[in-house]
Amino acid sequence: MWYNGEDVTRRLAILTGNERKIKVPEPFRFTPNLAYLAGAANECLYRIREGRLRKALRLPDGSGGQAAGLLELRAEDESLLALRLWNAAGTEEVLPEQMDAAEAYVRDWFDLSRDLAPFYAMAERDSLLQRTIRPFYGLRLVGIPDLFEALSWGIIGQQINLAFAHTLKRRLVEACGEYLDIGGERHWLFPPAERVAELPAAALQELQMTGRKSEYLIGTARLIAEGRLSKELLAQAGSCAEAERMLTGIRGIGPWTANYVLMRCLRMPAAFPVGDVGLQNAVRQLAGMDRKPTQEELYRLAAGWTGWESYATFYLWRMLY
DNA sequence: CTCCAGGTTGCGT
DNA sequence: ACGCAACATGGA
Repeated sequence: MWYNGEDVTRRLAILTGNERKIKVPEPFRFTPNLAYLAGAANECLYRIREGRLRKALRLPDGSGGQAAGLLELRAEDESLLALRLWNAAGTEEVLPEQMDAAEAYVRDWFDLSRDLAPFYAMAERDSLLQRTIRPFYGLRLVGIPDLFEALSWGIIGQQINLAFAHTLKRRLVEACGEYLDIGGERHWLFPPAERVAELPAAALQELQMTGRKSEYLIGTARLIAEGRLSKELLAQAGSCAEAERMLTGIRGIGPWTANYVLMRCLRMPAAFPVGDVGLQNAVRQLAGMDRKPTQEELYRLAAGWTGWESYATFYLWRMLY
């Protein structure tokens, strides 16, 4: 019987230097996770081809600094992930600690250390959720491990449709200009907060963001660059509600964005973006309503989701997108 | 043309 | 406390 953990990884490690395998315990399937990522047309931060997922990452350089690398993830079978890494020059010389960092990123990205069995047990008995878990069996809450990226994506996505949000993100990423050219393809990195912190609001407005949104992004970038906001700081919060208060105290971050980030970056299982239009539409559809549910109705339907609100939301979203 | 998009702020009752 | 316009753009 396999379980996640260091010993399993070590036992299965292939000693070719830049390759490693990760056995993921049930319930997990690579396919629905890849399908989720593939569903985002116009996504600029990863590339999927022939079942292979590639993404540029920032990694430790072995002497306290950072170096970019290219990660490739594919499934040997549905629950055995094969991870490969290339350095910025596109060759296979990578440090063991870079392999460790890449593996940690993958474990975080796909929430691999979560035991999903209790969620499925709960969902089986829930009139709405029971119809979401079979079509997406093995889907994890795909995360956004970098806090600044998660906050930016939340802020960018406020109020606009997802297609346009992707366009704006791409413009921001390309305007900041950090990428890896490997194998004839360009792999973009999300800009660090320090880079966005020094931009004038006008630079973001040129990308067709609202003036407000530009200020929100830059203000948030500054907080992170100054070390006044971090993943560690949010993780230290005593509860999801307290972390939410820390975030909503920031201009431009309301309850939706706060919960979205706590869900996709901090991985707080009880994070719940109730105000989300997509969630409301999914519930409307599944419950056969002729209008979107009110917040009160949503809370009532979600009464049994306690501790799994984030997963419930993610699975409900999948019914729409 | 109108309405709605993975909302939030700031001002007016 | 609560309602509501403004915000930039694109797709239905």
